[in-house]
Amino acid sequence: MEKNIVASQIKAGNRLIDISNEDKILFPKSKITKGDIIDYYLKAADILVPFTKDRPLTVRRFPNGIHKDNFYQKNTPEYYPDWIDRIPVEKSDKSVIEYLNCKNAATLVYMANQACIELHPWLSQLPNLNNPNKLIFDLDPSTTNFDLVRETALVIKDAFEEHGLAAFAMTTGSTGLHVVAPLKPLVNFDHVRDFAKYLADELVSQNPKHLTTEIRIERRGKRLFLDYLRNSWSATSASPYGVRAKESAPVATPIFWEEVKSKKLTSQKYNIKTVLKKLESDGDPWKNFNKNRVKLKV
DNA sequence: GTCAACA
DNA sequence: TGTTGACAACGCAAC
DNA sequence: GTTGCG
Ligand SMILES: [Mn+2]
Ligand SMILES: [Mn+2]
Repeated sequence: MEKNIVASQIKAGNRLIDISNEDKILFPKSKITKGDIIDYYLKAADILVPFTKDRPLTVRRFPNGIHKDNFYQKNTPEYYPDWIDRIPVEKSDKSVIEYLNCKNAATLVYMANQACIELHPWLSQLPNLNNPNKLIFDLDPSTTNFDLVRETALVIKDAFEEHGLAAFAMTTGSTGLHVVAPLKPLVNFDHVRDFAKYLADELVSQNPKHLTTEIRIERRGKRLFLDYLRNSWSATSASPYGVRAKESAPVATPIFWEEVKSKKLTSQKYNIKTVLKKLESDGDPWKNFNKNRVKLKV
């Protein structure tokens, strides 16, 4: 008797994507399979793809599950299909990285089948790769004190608004939060990063006991790290609606500021089983993200 | 996860 | 035809 | 020039 090895296929957009090993368990404790991740990304594509389209994308792949060897992938292998779009970017040594452009549901599903769990896009977008069109304050706690993260996010929201920036909040699905401001892509990464560092240092000076911009973990102590370095050339950060490689498959989730005020909030509050239901029932907290792009003033 | 090299 | 091994990141800041 | 970091 011949074994049935006919690969299954999934329709994404107007393409049929070959799927392999959909029952392979990638999250052993929570028993989540590669098929579950593919299914999530297919359903999330409409809300997710606008955050990855036309941005160089680094992906993090876990072919043998989240507790086994994994790797970041920047270059897109030659053997990926022609219809997968690439964004060439010159490195400092003049060699070129062919970054993936995750511009449609088919690409997202193809990558999910590659055991790609995490998505880390750039902060800039074609045709302005040199100039970020968002600014991110990445809040990385050194302890489990999430109240400090929430309260600091609210302080940053006020600071952004004092500088004419709109502020949007997101759980990262790991330990912290992001506060994000949409920008017009008018100035380069160094400029935006310098502004972020200036503002971060300002906040640290107002609360030096609990906040820090120290890069060395050892020097942070128990303070909350204000990671302004996300706003650097070629730096990436977790994509909205992207899955994190942690048990239960938490999802980086745009949230309302009212949620940030709640003690019940955690970084991993939403996951692949809950995030799209939340979006459906509560609406899109970042609905106006693209309507609030402003020029950064120093 | 995929491919090239090899038994 | 089946198995094995190689391969899949990099820029910035601190030291 | 190397190491730590995300
Ligand atoms: Mn973070
Ligand atoms: Mn960080």
